[in-house]
Amino acid sequence: MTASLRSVAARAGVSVRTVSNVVNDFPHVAPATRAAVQAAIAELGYRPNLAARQLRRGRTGAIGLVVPEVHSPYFSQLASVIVRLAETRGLTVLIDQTEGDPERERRLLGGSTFGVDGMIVSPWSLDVAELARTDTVPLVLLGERSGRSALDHVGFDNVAAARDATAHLVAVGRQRIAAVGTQPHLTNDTGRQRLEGYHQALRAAGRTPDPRLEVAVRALHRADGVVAMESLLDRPVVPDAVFCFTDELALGAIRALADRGLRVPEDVAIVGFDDIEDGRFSVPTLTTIAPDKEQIATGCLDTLAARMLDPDGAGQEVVTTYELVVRQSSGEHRNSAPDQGGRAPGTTPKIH
Amino acid sequence: MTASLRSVAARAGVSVRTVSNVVNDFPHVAPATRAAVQAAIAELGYRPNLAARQLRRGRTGAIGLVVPEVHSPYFSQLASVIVRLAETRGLTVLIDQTEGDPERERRLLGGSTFGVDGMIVSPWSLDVAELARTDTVPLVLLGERSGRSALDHVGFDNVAAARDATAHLVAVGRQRIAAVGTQPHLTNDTGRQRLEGYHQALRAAGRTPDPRLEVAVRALHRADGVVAMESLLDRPVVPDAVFCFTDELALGAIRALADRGLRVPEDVAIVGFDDIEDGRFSVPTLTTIAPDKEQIATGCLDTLAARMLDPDGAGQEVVTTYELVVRQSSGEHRNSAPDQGGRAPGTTPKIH
DNA sequence: CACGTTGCATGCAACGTTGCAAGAGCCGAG
DNA sequence: CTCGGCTCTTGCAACGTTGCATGCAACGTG
Repeated sequence: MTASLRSVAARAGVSVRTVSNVVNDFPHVAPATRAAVQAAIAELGYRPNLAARQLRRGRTGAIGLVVPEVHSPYFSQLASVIVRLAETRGLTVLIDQTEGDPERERRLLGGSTFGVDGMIVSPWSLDVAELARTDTVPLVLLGERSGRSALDHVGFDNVAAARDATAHLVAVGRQRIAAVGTQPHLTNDTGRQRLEGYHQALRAAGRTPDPRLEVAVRALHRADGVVAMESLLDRPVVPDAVFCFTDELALGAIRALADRGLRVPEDVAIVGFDDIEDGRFSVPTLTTIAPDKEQIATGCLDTLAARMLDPDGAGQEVVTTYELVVRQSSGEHRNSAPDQGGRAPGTTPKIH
Repeated sequence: MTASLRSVAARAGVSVRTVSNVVNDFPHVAPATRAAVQAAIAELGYRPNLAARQLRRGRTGAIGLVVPEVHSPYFSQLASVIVRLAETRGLTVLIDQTEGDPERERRLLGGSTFGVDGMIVSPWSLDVAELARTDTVPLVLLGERSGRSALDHVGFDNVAAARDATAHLVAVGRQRIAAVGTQPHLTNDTGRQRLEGYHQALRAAGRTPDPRLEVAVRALHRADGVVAMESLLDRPVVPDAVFCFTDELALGAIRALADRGLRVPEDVAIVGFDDIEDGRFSVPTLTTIAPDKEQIATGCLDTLAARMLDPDGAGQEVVTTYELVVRQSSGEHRNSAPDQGGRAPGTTPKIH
């Protein structure tokens, strides 16, 4: 049987209420009483029952983080930051994954989720309209901003970021720049926005987007990048650069190029998106768009905190920054030594 | 104000208890009553209050998964499997990370964790003795098995796996096989066990372990692998193979070798440990020890379920299997074409 | 000395739910 | 017609905690 306030109170010879005061650091407790209660707590191994506390207080002290997949590097790295920052605010983060299953996504949100005071949600297959309808705990949306909605949202400008990535490939002299990562089968808008940025950059360079250089994928993993790259290499027009909508796709593309004996960046330059840890150490290291994960995490937590205080306030829009990080996979030297752009032996890779 | 059983009952003109019966699918409810109650539930948007339910039932339906780091590929991939399998058993998984902080680890375990019925814990800085002392919810240990304890444990034979990995490098003809990944500053036994397996394999091959080929690391990430590999390359005795205690270390080592213009596997063969997704697509693809993650997840959930039914039963020991997966990084051809052991163009990498 | 103030401790009730046990109405068997 | 057993429904109490209000004593001040 686990110890309760009652048993501790009996043990210490005080009232239940006094024990509660000690546990909650209520100021007006005599030192002697406090010591006695603490002794009793230690002896009985008392732990507050969080269910009861939540029931009484109406709050949990926990927030949910709902992502499509826990094992995706981008999300797990972001989750890690959120958990760390939330802790400094006295919040516990409960992570859950939807695996892109709309039903599961719906259940996690609308249904009786585990008791949390609020949620940070990276929607996948659910559209914003449906999300807005679920009147449950305070919600902060994470990811692409598709259309106006009353919901709070934290994210960066996908179109601009994709434009910068593509413009970089133009700047280093690439002629046939492919795009990998659209997902026409999803309501999710991320792919469309990145494609739009890609188009804008091409037009800004006076070029006409070529649909034969745009490849759709089923998911955004390495395996999908391999498939997409192989499909590109089998087409009549072979690209000399590929903008991949995620780093994972990019790493898959690099793998596929290695299989064909093609060199990165000499034969094909690659740019990814997300700045996952892997890309900083891959061979070659990966040029990518690096969203500011700390900023995203902070934005989510701030916005969620504000929303919890004022549930009926207007929807807030937080735009975070990003950065183009140029590494080996898009180096400018087209005919340099096989060793990643002629870097001197012994130098460590530049890590941002 | 959120709807409660009471408000639904008032709305439907029945008792609170009857509403509860409907919500819990109690069999003896007249169809008409059930329909009326369900209508009221829908109108009011009633959702069960989980805190109250937990308080009353004494159970949560949730289990905790405590890992050192959420963003580590091995743990995030394992977590993903556990979450998926737990769901089929009607359990929610709450993931939390300790970041190797003993204090945080202690607090998550002993302290008032979020209400869970049991926990799967991958200990890092806490030794088993301390874990055994914390008398809280049912616990299943994950990872290396160090010494007997009353606690349930799921894991594989680290010594044997490390022996197999090293024996493989011997078999492909490597002479100076280094080991990267000991962590003398941790109480954690994993590093010691893998080193032991490494030693066993060397001795079985009639060789004497050379301390100059053993490198300690601070953590087990890619960056640590880079540092370790560079340190190895600066020593008088340069290895022609490296057994890294994690895939992340191995990927860091490969990166460092690329910086020096050394080829993998021609100049140095690499074997990792964990079979993370990254290693299946890296350039070159990574030979590794692949623990059966499904088996580990199932083992944890089964053992935990048993422990929750019988809190005082004897500690159980589940040993899972693993597999040596040979990929490009330890290919046998020492002088083949620069392109990963001369694989034919167009073939996809072999993915296990 | 009377009074208000402060420090400390307490009792009561309620959060929303479910276990228990029993009540109400109905049916068919004896 | 009576009675036992069935289906359906209900009231009561309790899970462990905290908000509120209040009681009690000791203190300083006028």
